[in-house]
Amino acid sequence: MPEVLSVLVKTPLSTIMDALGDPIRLKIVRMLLEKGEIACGGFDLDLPKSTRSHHFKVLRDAGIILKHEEGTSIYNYIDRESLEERCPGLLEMLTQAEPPY
Amino acid sequence: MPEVLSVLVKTPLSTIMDALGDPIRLKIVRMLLEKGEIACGGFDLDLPKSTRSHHFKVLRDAGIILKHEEGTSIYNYIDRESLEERCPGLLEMLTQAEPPY
DNA sequence: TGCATTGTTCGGGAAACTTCGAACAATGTT
DNA sequence: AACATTGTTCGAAGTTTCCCGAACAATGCA
Repeated sequence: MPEVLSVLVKTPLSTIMDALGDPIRLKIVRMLLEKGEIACGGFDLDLPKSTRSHHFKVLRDAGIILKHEEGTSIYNYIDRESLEERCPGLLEMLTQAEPPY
Repeated sequence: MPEVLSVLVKTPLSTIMDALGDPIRLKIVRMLLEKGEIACGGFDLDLPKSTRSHHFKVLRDAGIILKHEEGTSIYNYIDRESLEERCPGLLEMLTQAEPPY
């Protein structure tokens, strides 16, 4: 393992940016910003559920979304409070960014 | 080539986020934000110049930085104007984000 | 004309990411 | 109990990224 890598490791912020660097995950986040809560399957993404689940996990591990089981359904939603504390202005930036996203 | 990928391709915004998803590039951007212009070699990054050049290219291709040759030196600086237009609030967010970055 | 400096490009090998089907829980429904 | 639904996990394959040394411009200086 090269010594250089020990100098710069993944940080919370770079992890967040990395998670948002994928077009699919970025679309998921934007859908959540628009519609509030969405069940994992409630996306019009033509992807197998294993792929979807993977992307949701990346977003969860980055601290961007949380999930919330209510009865029979599992909803995903954006952890606005935590995000606003760690990256003030990020969510507002995402909603204001120019298309195409 | 899977059909699915034709639905969601890289977008300008996801490209920007992806570029900032690397700890090294994020550090470069933060240094530029603090110090204004910096020559490619003027970073205290313990990396060979080929690696450094690679990261600068990624940042340039994402439209985050520009370079500016002045006499013998080549300076890099952040394209604030263009960034502010495409991602309003991004630079402010980066400066306000909580450490560790 | 050499020589140093600075940055890019190329080629490879290693590591990480993305994607998918299949198998596996967990829950609700009939 | 049998089945459907929803989401996770696993393993494998393909792609991409990252990193580095080496070779290659381009410029300035001795």
